[in-house]
Amino acid sequence: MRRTKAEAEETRQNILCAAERVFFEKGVANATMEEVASAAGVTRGAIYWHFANKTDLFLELYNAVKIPQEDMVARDIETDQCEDILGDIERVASDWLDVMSVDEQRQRVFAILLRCDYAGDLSPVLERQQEVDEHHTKILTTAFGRALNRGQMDRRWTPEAATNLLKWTMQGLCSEWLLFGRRFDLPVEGKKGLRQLFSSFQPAEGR
Amino acid sequence: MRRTKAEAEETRQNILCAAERVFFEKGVANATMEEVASAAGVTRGAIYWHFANKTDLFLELYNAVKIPQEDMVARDIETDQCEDILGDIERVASDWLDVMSVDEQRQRVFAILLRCDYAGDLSPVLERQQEVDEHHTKILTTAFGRALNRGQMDRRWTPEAATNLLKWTMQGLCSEWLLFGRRFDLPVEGKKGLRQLFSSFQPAEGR
DNA sequence: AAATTAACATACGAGTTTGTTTGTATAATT
DNA sequence: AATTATACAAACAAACTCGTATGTTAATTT
Repeated sequence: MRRTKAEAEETRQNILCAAERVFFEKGVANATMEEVASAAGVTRGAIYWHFANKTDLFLELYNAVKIPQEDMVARDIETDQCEDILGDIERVASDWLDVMSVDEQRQRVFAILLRCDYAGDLSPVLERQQEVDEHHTKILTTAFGRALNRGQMDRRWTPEAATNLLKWTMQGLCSEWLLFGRRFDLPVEGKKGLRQLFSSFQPAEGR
Repeated sequence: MRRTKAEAEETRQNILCAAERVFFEKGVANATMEEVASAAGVTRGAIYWHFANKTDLFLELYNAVKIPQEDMVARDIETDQCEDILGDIERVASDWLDVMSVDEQRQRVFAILLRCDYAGDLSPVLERQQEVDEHHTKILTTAFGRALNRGQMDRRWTPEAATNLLKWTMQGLCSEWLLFGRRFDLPVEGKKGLRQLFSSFQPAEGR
């Protein structure tokens, strides 16, 4: 049985991949280790060799995708020397929708995170989510603030209000799409909404 | 033991109330019937007398609050003879935030619905949610359409886009508030966002 | 007053799921 | 080449949970 280290890492990845699918289909709480094991083509013994328990498996799954999710959003906006700040923010949001619509792994993990129950063992995951959320909020708020200072934004908006509306829109958009079974075209409908929202951000003379 | 019908109905309500609290704290999947029973001050036998199983208990809990939720939103908007349609929609949304912020039962049920896992037994709940959602969408779309026809709304908006943005905003707003532990003032921050959004809906000459 | 039935409590059996332990074959080490 | 550690599979024991079955008491009916 004892395979090489590369093969062991491969089964580990298989387990993570299978856990992602099973957790997505049955929910974290309702999924059993046996189901994950058979989905990965191994026995529970293999899972317990690589992971301590179901909570640990879920946390590792979360860690595997959380990093790319974070820098994805932060990218591009933080640079200070762009001339069209609002355009950049809208573009990043639109890109996010494009990525989301094709990356099935991200869809599954996001849906799992939306539906999972953070009470008890999984509370650290929620805390981590909140940290990421606060980070994004700060970045967006300062970006909108710069847009306001440079006269690129309608003065009736505040950085906080714009940040909130954008965040809530994206959150609601993704939630409805993922929870309700992706019944509409996420990039098309989402970009329409973003376009309308950002056109209302723009200064009055430009409208 | 055999109590009167009124007392029996009281224990039934106690069970529903306890289930609401336990499901909220531990999640539907992780909650056990024993926990619900002891929280209600009865044994599991009482629960199985009033409800078939955990799924049935959850469905009854859902039915107990779904009706007020539905007519709450539909009210006021459907009447055709109002002069300020956008104002009415915004008012209904604001009222909803007010109700939501003080009604702890609604908060718990909504949070349970957000976090529960609809795969398997609970899929009828999801279907019911979708029906309600579609109904709201229709009402809002026709209302925004009327506002557009009467020149009360900026012509660059479409009824669908406005409906989507409003729905997504409300959904994202409530999700963040409920899932992240109500860390901000829902009516205050929410109404700020709504105000900005609806001010962007209004016709250009009015801005 | 006797019988019945509603509203539970208690006890029981059975099925799951979990975590651990033991076995084992193979790669790595010495 | 012998030993050891690794990467699992298989078996096992324990706990948990569910649904049901049975018991019990008080209200209701006859």
